[in-house]
Amino acid sequence: MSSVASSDGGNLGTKSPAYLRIAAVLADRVTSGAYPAGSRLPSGSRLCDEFDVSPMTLRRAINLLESQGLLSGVKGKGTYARSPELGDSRFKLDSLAGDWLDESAEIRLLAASMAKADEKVAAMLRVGIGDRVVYLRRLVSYQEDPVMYHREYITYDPRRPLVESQLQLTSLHAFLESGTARRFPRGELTLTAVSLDSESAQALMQPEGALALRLEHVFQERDRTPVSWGWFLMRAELFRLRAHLGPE
Amino acid sequence: MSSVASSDGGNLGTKSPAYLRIAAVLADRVTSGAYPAGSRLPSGSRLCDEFDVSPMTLRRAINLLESQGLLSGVKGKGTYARSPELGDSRFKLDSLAGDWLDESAEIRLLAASMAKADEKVAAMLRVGIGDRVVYLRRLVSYQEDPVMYHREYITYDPRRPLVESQLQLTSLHAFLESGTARRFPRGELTLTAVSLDSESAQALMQPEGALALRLEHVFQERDRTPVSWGWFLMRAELFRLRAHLGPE
DNA sequence: GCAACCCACTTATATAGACATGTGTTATCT
DNA sequence: AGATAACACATGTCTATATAAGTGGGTTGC
Repeated sequence: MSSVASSDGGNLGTKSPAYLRIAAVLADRVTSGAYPAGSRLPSGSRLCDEFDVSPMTLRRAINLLESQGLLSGVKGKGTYARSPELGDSRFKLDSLAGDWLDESAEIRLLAASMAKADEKVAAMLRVGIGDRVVYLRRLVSYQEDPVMYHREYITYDPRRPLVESQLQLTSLHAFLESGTARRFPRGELTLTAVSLDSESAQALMQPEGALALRLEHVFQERDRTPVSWGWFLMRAELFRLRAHLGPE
Repeated sequence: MSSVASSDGGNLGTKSPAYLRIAAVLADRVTSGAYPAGSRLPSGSRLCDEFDVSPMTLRRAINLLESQGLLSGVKGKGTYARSPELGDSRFKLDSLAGDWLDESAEIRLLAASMAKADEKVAAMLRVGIGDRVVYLRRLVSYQEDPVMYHREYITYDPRRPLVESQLQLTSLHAFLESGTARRFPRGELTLTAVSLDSESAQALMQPEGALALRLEHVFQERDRTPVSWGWFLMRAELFRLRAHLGPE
């Protein structure tokens, strides 16, 4: 009763498409408790009547809210309200130096060599132990200031001389945009908190044991065979992750 | 030319809806370079002809890929292929102890008191400096094992005795599902790497200075006025974040 | 009692067209 | 030449209807 007052935090009032308007209204009903979490919403046809739109338009609104985790439909039964959990949050990596890292960041190649895959490398790249792999170490600097230290193992394929093209990458943008090779990026990322070993600490000009974020990556071919395994050690105070909970 | 071979990593071959089939084909063309990043796709009507579907079905496929960052449409001009960047990745918080934290996690209230807002608290909760706020400290244990230490400041509103209901929360599930109050969760999350101060270290039974992830949260009312500010200190070795790059 | 069947209602997918709106080119008028 | 109008074509929204497919209740027939 009483103070519902439409709210309308963003200005979806007048000129936005119907499916967004409806999605906003439904989201509001879920978050306000008008449709309590776990309860069944009115059926599609009833909502069509209420909002005076065609089924497809309502469907679009519902699909949108389903993708946001606010609703969940069960065919033949109904559409149910859901309360998103903390674990649903998706974090976005955020550089304190502006919009992730822009073009002014520079990559310097510290070392490039051939190495024999040890047990760990062999497992990650799915090659045999002792097989030859390329081992790279890079330093990413932001404004003359080292911010990330990068180690990477790449499968060695004499037919595809990917090393040369990669060694010349000095723009971070080009590097990040293209994954590790010139191909389309596909891979898995894992992020943890670590403290710097002496080698990385020295490269980053930090005291040994300093805090860092470790962004481990496995880049893959289109058929998902791994091509590259490595990790960035990022000075912890320069990076954070952000997410928000709830609608918009 | 030659070895395109359809691939079809997931089995979208036979029985999946048309819009998914088409989305998969288009995603494949973008990632394989058949539609190079930045280039314009054939127009909607042409693609409708090719796939022999109606405009709405094609639209659904395109909307899906737009939401995945693989395409981007410009009204009146065309639809363009995009190469997702590393910065686009969305990380999901991942507990090493299974599926985020399940019901067996327990919350123990260590301390609850009234406090006067200092400068920082006042700014985060948008109250005046010196205003009364509730100060809570909690310990989350997983299997008799302390894993997260939680500090939280809550705006004090005598009309709404939210404290009592919160103090009784012992199931982590109930806690995380409901944000901090009984209401629908809305808020902002920030995650950084820190090292434990002596108080938190003692609570977590870790050495002082041990690695931790700091999950800071601001929970808000539906009108976005802040209700609660606080942070979890999570033992670093027990949590990580994961993301993947590229389609599915 | 119980299985089989039917029917009403649900979500979900797809269609074929209409319309709105933005962009860029081409032709026309001054 | 330069502004303007007309046009073709693009994306994007919406409708009204059709159909598929899953759920659950009720009836019928044995």
